[in-house]
Amino acid sequence: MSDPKALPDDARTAAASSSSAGAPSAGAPSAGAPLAGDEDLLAKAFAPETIERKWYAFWEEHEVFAPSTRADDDRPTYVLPMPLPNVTGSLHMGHAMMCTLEDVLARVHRMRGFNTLYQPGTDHAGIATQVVVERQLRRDGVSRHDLGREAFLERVWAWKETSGGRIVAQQKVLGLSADWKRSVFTMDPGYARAVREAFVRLYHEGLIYRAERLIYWDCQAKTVLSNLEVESEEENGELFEFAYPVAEEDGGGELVVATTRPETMLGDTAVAVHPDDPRYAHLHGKKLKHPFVDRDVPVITDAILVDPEFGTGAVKVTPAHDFNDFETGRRHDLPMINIFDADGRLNHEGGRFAGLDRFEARKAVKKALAEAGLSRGRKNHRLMIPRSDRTGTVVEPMLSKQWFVKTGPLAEPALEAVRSGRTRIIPEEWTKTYEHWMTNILDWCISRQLWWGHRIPAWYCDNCGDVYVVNAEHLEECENCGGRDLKQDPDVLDTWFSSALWPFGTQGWPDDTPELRRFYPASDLETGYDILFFWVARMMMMGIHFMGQPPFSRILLHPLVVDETGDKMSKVKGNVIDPLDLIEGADFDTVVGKALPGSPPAEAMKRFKKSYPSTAKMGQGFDAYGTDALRWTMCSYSTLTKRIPLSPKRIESHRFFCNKIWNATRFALPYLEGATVGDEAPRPTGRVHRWMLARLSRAAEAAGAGIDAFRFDEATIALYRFFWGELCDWYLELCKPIFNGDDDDARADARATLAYCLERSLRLMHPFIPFITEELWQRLPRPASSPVSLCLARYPDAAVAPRDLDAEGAIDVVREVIGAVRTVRSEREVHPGATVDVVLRHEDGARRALLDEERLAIATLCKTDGLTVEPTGGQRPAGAALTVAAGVEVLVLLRGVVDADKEAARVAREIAKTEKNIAALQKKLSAKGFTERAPAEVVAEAKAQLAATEARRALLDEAAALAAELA
RNA sequence: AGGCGGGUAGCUCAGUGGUAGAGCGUCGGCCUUACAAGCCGGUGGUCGCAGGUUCGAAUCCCGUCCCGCCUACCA
Repeated sequence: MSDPKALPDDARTAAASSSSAGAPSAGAPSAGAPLAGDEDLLAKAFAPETIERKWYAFWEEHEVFAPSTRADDDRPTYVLPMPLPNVTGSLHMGHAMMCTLEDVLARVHRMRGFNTLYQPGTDHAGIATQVVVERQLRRDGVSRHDLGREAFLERVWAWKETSGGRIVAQQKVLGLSADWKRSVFTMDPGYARAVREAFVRLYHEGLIYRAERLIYWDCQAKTVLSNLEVESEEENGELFEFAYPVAEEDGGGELVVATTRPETMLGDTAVAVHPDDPRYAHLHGKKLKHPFVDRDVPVITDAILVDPEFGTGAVKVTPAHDFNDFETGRRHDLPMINIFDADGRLNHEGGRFAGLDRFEARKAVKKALAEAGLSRGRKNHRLMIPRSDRTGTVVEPMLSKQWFVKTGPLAEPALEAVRSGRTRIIPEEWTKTYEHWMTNILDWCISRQLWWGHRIPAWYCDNCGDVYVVNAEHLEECENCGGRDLKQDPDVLDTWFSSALWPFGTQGWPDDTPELRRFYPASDLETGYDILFFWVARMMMMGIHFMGQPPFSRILLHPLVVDETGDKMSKVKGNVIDPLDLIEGADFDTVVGKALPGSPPAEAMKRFKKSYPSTAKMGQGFDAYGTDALRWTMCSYSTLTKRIPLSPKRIESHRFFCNKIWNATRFALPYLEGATVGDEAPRPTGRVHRWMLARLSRAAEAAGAGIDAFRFDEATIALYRFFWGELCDWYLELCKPIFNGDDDDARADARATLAYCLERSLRLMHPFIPFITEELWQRLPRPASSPVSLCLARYPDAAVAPRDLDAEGAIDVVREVIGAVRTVRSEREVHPGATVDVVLRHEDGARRALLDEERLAIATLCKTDGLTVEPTGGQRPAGAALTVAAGVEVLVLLRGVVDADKEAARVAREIAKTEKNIAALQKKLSAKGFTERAPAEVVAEAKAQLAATEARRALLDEAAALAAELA
């Protein structure tokens, strides 16, 4: 292994050599020669000393340990890996998930020697912050506009300073340094320049235009929303019917229409019927009298809009306030009358209703219709109500002049990049969704009537009416008329427009900077699937458009974190959990207070416990699980699913795992005095050590493969089983008698191997649980060439240690034998402290030699008094329990009481199990065509299994006979 | 209405053709010099239902029933 301090100069080389199965691997594979300034870039992007080191100081200062429960033992036990300053934040599990997976990838890439750029801290919290501040202002009776833009932004900043939302979440989950303000890209002047540049270029290319269109309007935030920011939910409503009188000159009578929004009738400019509907054939082209405003409403025919089966078969058409009606209006060249003003009140078009709020207007219109004798009844109706996902208010489709991006030409290459495989979306199912969205994409409304965000770089000349779109912060003079009354467009850009430029906007674009050349395109993007359209698809479009190639080779979409019952977390349901409460611990009153603020505590608690059944047994609150445990848990879920039902119990089990790591290392440390760990694996002669190294190699391989395939669940389970199930449960136990023995060679083997395996295990686990591994690594023997921080050490791959099939096979036999003795002991209720005699018999001399050589291990782990290894066939000792493991006859001599019935029952159970296996194997082997058609190795394996199982069966007969003798 | 997932042990989930796995839970035994937040052992599943392909199906195909999510919506 090379010097971990040294990074390869060319990331591409490293990427190619370590990638498996040709998958575009980790790192930032970028074109061009290595750059002299790389180390500086790295220091800026990923400085370890500002990340972890400060936590060590905290640990040492505060001794965050809990005592053992043993009365005579006051040694410390690791409990809390991540002490943190107390900052309030508004954040949710999705943030923690994203931070964790991003950081795992970044650390792995870094440890594999790639020059990883990792920039957390995009600012999508900006809009939400603004809404909060607006709410505060409204409470104080001040409007945003009274305050002015500058003062308003000051307040937004002040609020973010104290409750940084997502930024704080990242700091806390990752342990980032506190300079988060700089990471809010909205405020970075370089980024702002990039945003303006993109806008200007798109405008001059004809891909941005300004037009009057029907858009979704948020009457509370007083801004336009893109259709992605609108969420529809089914709610109860009514279908209200009323009659339009037919004009006298057209024969009189009436035409009944149905509507869920009666107030919009003030904007009606037609009533449509189906051309083939005989009921209304006589009314085609006739005029209706509008009851409240001075306007005739024509009857038109339209086969697209009208479903004759629904309602009355006649549809009122309000082109300015309904998307279908808008299209109908364009088809029939109808006038479009906007009846609302910006806060949802009726404007002058509302006639006598002008000034009324839209919901009051609904009542008033209904009442007025009833008074006019035009009301024709109502019925209950389920309908989808579109609400703003920012403010929750019902959004109003409105006619408005806005800026749009023409998406068709941008979407095509973005689609092609995924189709051709240049960019892979993982899990692959999302590719279809991406395709579907990209092929049906609508033009994107990018202007917002907010103040937080990048302002639109467009200026209007009041004098001559010219429009200037240029990349400038200010524009004073009109080039056309020399007028000095230029006014900048008051709107800002959709946050997602700014965000779409992130892969290159953060790297100094449009300048040709070293960073840009180095880090565009990036290798991986990690994010939740819920922003595939918001952000990912748009980064793809903009990246390809401006940089000529897609911004990422892999797009990894992680699942949504939901509650224990599988429901989406939402404030309405009261099942939101703040990840900090899991990290630092919190009583349920606090947790519930955040989940459902402002509702009765008892009610909120009831709902919370329903969403998290496992908390019923948890006492007063969540323990402090620590960041490491939370991170490991996040990674332990499969990335192939769509939902992660968050289970606090599972986090708890991983806290125990962290504790195990701590204790195992604590146990080992005294034995490792004077041990050296090199860049190469040690070469012990002892079998158990060779076995351990081989298992380490397998764990490293599984971890690497899991990470490469974005299967962190497979990586973590492999490491969990290796460390706990093999290293702790077997290897440490096997080392104990060696350390306490007097064989110096064996001791040296054990010391070198244990030191090496621990050091490499910490490296393997570090990306997932950086804090505890770093802490312990600093105390363990490690290579002289080690960097200052574990996150700079080289990530082990399968070559970390030699494979040794002989040792693995042999230790498997030993483990099986030990297991068999333990089972007998346990079932015969032999006290764990008591010793027993054990006789192991096998016909094969080599097998006997193995058992003999490992007698120390067997004797220690089985608590034997005397261990005899002998050939089969001789007289068996009386009063022994016979069992079989790995073909070895295992005789456990039980002095004293022997319960014949229990022994007979145990043997009978074994026999039943074995016979079931034999039957299954025989059935398989005798099945028609199996031996002819199945692959030879499958057949051979089945035959071997059958032979082994039948041998076992024969021995169990003898065991039954022995048991019978006892009676 | 369309699209996409999911239904495997009491619970939460792995497992894409070769005798069903993990964690938690549960039961029994243990404070054995790192760890009782631990150790040792046991228990537990006709893989939603019904067909088909195959020597062989949790796994592939067809149908069907539930449960989620997304998209579009009837004025």
